[in-house]
Amino acid sequence: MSEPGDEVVASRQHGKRPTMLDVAREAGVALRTVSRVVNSDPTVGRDVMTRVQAAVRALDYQPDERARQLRRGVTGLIGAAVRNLADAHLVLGAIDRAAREAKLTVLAMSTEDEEQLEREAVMSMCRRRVDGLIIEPISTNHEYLAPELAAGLPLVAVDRPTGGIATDCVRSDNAAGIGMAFRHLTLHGHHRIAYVGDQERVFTGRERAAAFRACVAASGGVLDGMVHPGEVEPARVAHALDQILVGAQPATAIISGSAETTVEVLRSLGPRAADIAVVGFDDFLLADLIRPALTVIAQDSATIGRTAIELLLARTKDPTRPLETVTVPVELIPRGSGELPPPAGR
Amino acid sequence: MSEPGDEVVASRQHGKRPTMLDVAREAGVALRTVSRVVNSDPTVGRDVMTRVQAAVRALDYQPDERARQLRRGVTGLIGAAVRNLADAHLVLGAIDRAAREAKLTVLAMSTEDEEQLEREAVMSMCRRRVDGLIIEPISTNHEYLAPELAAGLPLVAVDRPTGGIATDCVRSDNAAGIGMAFRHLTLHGHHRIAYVGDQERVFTGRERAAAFRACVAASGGVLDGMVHPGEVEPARVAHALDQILVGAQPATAIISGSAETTVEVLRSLGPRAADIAVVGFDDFLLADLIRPALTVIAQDSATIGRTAIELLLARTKDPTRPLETVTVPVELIPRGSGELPPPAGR
DNA sequence: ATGAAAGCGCTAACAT
DNA sequence: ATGTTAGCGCTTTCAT
Repeated sequence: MSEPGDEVVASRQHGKRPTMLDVAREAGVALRTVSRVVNSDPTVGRDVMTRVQAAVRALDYQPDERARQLRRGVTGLIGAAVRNLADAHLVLGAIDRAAREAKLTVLAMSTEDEEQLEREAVMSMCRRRVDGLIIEPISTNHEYLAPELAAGLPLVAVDRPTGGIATDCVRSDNAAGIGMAFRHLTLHGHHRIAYVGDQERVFTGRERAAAFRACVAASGGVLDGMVHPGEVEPARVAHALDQILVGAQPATAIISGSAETTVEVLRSLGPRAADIAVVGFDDFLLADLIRPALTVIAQDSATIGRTAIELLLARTKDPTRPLETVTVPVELIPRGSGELPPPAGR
Repeated sequence: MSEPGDEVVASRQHGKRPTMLDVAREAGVALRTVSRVVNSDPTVGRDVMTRVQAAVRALDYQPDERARQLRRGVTGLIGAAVRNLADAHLVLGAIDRAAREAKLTVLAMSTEDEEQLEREAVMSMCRRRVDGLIIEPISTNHEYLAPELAAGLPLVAVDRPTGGIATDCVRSDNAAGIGMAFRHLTLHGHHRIAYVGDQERVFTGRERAAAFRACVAASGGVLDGMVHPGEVEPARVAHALDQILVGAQPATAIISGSAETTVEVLRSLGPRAADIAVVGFDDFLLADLIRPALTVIAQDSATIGRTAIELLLARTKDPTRPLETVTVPVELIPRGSGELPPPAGR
């Protein structure tokens, strides 16, 4: 009536997954022993171990991570609240790779650039008790995270700083990047350089516009009508270009403040792109296929992602260590568009 | 010595998070009552509810999802094993959006096109007891998932079918897409059309190459030296283009079998891209900025992602429903490169 | 309308 | 080297 194989079959049916207790019964040992085998505890006898492993395979047993985590207190999950999952999000890729090396899984949630969604995503991750949180801040006020911080949650801001709370942070050297672009264009003979970028409401937009203004001021150039932060909207960008290119003293070069802006600028310029120098902040896929190929200030996404994980691990190991902001260098990649000379006579 | 506020402070320190029991004590009610309030049970008295909510806020209590999930049996997590997190992964974005609408969180893990990583990612998600799994198959054999399937795991394959197990599936109409590209080029006067694509080891590569051969055969055209599946390597693609474009009867048009291939083809063609018609399978960002702008067969990523979630939810609701494979239509977007005529005299 | 007790599946002390 | 007993923090019967 009750042959050895019966239980196996029974456990396989019903959509019921076997528990450690099922395995213990199957192998004729105590539950604790199964736990030992599953966790590779060396103090298990060879034959018992073999029996347990056989039972594990016979039942297709897979330990329930939820229970382990509840008991152990850690989840092995790193939360990542990023602007977008669909875009080419190189930083996320780097975070994922670095996390995998540290035996951690990344739970990435999209904030879609909405403060409300950021908050929901972040709190939902906290309720899942992620071991750490990487956040590409959208909100300007992150005081809602203060209790989590106090409870010991390691938190790293990426690309922008958080507001209202002090955290570790990794970001690109925006000012240096704008400076490199400006000098590059200057060296190629440009004296009237314009800036089109993101809205200054966003931290990076603010910082890059400020850096641009500083460059112009330092070089004794003209600012008037040359700085155009704002929404990344075709109409707004087209209008900005009008202002820049029309008139007695049109700009001969453009620095664009973000990848999204660059794309709009290029679309809006159309054929005129052949006659005006452009340097874009942020590299993107296929920037080399455009004609002229696009000169960019490239952010080091791989380093940013890896550093984010490193900061997270460092804080996990030592919660009392001083806060750190890592500024990652950027690189100018000349491809053609930034080396166009100004039209003769300017 | 022991004033009302003391406990609050005590709970806030130490990096210890308050539990439901702490809240219960703070509010002077039973743990069960806190649970009711947290879960919006309507049978709670108004004043008790207020007291509990006050305690929740005072302690910054956040329920531990791990414990809830362990008890309730569901995680609210959908696993997604996709090729890459960093690339522009529009399907993942669509999955994320559809999941959010269904109050589900997506746990995305990258397979990096490696069978081993796919398996590890998938099994790790199963151990986390995801409520369902979406998989962009890399492996050709997914029998390792049979026990999970038997245990009732809803599983949907995206872009490609699984091997060795029967699952629901969403994929693009590859054959129709290749057909559209072929007819489009034919209508624009091309008689010698070549195909460069992914290796046939990959399902989509196989299917698209096969569809291309069928098109040529049906049109009575020449196959010889015209079909070039293989690695997406600069050298391999360049070699394929040599074969296609050199000789007495060079091709006048190219269909490329994937976005990655298209990029390599365009890079390799360089200026020659102005003189040869190209239709690429799969759209990509900025395909409109290239000159000539790229004509593509665009996959409907939004529909694919949404359908994946729909199939998952349908199977969750009714585990016995018949398996379904949804084939999503593709669309030809003419932008210029696919409308180039053959050189005069061919 | 509220509470006491059991238990989800596991690991961690503590035996033996 | 193996087993027994407590919980982890919550939801769920089942009282009251």
